[in-house]
Amino acid sequence: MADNNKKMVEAITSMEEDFAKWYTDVVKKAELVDYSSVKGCMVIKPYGYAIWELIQKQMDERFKALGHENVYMPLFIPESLLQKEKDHVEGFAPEVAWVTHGGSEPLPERLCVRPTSETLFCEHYAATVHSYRDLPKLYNQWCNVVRWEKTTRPFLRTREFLWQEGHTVHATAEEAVAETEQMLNVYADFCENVLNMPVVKGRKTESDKFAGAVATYAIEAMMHDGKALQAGTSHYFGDGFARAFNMTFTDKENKLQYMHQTSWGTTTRLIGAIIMSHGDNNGLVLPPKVAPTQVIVIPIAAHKPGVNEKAQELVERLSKRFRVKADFSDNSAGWKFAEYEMKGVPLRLEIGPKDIEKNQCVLVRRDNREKYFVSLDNLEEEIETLLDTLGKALYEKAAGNIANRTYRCASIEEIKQNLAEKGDGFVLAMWCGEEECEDKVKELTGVGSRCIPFKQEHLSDTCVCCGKPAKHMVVWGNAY
RNA sequence: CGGGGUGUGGCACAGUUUGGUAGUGCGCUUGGUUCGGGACCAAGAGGCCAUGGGUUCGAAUCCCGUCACUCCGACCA
Repeated sequence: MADNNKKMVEAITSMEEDFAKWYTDVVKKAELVDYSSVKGCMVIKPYGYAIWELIQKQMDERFKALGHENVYMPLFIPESLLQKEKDHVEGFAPEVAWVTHGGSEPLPERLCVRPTSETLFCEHYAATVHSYRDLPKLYNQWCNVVRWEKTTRPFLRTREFLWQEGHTVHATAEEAVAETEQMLNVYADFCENVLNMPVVKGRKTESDKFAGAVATYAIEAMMHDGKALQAGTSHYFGDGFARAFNMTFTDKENKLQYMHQTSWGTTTRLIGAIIMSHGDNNGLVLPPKVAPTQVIVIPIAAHKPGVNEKAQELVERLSKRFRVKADFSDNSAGWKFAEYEMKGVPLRLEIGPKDIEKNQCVLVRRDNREKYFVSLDNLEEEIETLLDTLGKALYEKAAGNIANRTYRCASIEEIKQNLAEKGDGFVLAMWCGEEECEDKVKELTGVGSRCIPFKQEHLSDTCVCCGKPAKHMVVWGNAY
């Protein structure tokens, strides 16, 4: 037993020892990605991609239920098109990748690989929307984008990443604002109910908003180490892009109007968020709704007659309701236990000769390793309940982490003290609204503003930095 | 982009200081015994030592460049 424990501990670096190394160990050991020969471009392996497909499917259903349609825009953006909106091009310029040649021919105009597709959607909407009858347009696309980042980490920051970007245009500002808020809520609901990950909804400060936006909203999740991770954003553009791209339509009174616009996105970073929210020292822990395998069936003493047959029978039966696999390899049972824990499979089903005799099996939860001896007669109901319970437990655990690591602070000193004593977390403190104070807090304490949460608390009357009257409570923190 | 570390069979590493023609463990293949928490025995297969150049009779080892990974900062989904 001591030996076994030793081997398991050595399998990956423990979180407490080195959280960053733990993360990359899990990513590799759970077979989510592999590195490629281009820095920051990762091979997403079948198991990792299967998680992404489950995220896509369930998110896409929610988009479509709200009337959105999927489209596909080109990979390339001509330089002149990218430059039409000034703030936008300035914001993205440092990380844009350029194509200058087609084969050996120099291109008449440089093309960039899309870092985001606002400009393409703008061009398209300008060309195709003419009347108020054409509005709203609620488009979304699932694609890859490229941002030439300096430092990269699998899922959290890669040069090429997969995402969805919704781009909508509306006849009125009110409609566009409502869309922005609605989609932020969709993201928050998705994170909480599908990924079992609590998030803070809020607005980004002026300095932190999307290049070209009037307002940027975001959901912030907290990772196990207390650092924040932006899990989704939703932007309200007003008519800024519309004016730059001449996106007009004729309203009911036959007047020419500019369109009102939004965009919103989530990325493969969500997979990184899952890993760092729920994972433990035995590896990945997957939320049941995005687990490619929800139940792994492990035959015990498989050489004994009838065991493999029974296991196969269970797989066929349970596959009607769950994502189920069995491991019939001749690895030892212990090896399989460790393997599927590493991969974060929510439930393990053990079936051996003793179980068959008693018409039962053993179910083991990934999150806490609790064992349940369950009759084969009502197995489906038990699994359903356990998956549900496990999902809720993941949420509660993550919420507990946030509660433990939320520091309400009334002074710079208090912020420093909390961070020093308890580590990274969400610092709640009042702010006057001046960028100068935002920068100063960052400089003095190391934590930047994450967002101005919708759920405001009145901690004090004055800004934590300058002492002038406070306008908002801000969540401050270190971020990925 | 600044600072540190690393690159040697699929994986984790030793060998580099002091140049002499590559080794260990795990994994893999085959056969057998095992099987309720990472089993064991036996026999095998697998490496122009990241890459380009240089020094040398001779380079994994010394020198110069490049690339990638990784950690810590600054920037970002």
